[in-house]
Amino acid sequence: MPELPEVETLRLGLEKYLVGHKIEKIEIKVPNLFHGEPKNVTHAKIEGVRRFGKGLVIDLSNGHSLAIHVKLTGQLIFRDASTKNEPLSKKVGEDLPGKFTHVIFTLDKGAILYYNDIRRFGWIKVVATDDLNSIPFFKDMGPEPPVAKVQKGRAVLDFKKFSEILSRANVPVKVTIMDQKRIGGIGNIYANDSLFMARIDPRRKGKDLSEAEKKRLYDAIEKSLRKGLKYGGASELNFVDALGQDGGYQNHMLVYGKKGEPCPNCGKKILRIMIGGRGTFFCPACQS
DNA sequence: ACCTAAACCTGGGCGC
DNA sequence: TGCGCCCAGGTTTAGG
Repeated sequence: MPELPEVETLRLGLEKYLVGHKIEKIEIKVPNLFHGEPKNVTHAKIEGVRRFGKGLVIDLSNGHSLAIHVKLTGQLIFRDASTKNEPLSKKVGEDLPGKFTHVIFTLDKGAILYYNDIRRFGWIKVVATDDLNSIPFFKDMGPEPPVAKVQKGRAVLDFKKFSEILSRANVPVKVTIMDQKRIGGIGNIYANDSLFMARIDPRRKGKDLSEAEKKRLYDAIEKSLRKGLKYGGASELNFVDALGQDGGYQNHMLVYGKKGEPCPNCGKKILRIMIGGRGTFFCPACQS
């Protein structure tokens, strides 16, 4: 779902369309997902959009920022004066606003930013721009793979760090690479596909991998994240970009969601097991 | 300190 | 038809 490639795709669109707009009004229909003072956001100008792992930060001219996590089903959709009558997205909220539109930002020049979220797992927090670390999610995030712009002050995951992280991990390697405190940005889709690409059994413990296997996995993670970015993210659930458009990676996934289908490499059936409480797809013949 | 599993929430798919 | 059940997964939290 929204993992690094999806959130970066969203960020690119938001940066393109939001920067320069002023926020004139906020309507909060579901208070539970909005934290902080709305008054610290209104009348401010949007200056930039940053991404940290799967987290987004919209920076404002008044020293405050909107820190946002869309979790599984959150969407941020931009409409301007000429597109404001278009449906929000094919998947959620055909109406304007839709049943799942929980926050509406009215911008200047007739533009609008909608926050939709079917499952309401996501959050929007108003925070001082220089105090992002007051949010544990940002404070505790591990280094992220260098496949898109890594923000100032954030560590980049190079191979040496990656190798050290795996060497300490006494849990299945899939759990380790998905742990945002250890590595930022990888979720279930790209974890499954990266492990398949690297031909590593997701159940193995990180500390048991050889240096050569770790290198294969490091390279595979970069490759699958870049592939996700190239296709504009995966939209098999509710992900859409800043204009409400689907990504394309769901048509290029290697093993994720393919239980019972033939392995793209050897033709044997893809298995599905649970690891760390999450569905895990792999080829029992190719991944050892 | 480290690890596991449940909780959060709701649409969609399945069996009956 | 439609009801009940289970499943999906990013993060947090509670418990071992």
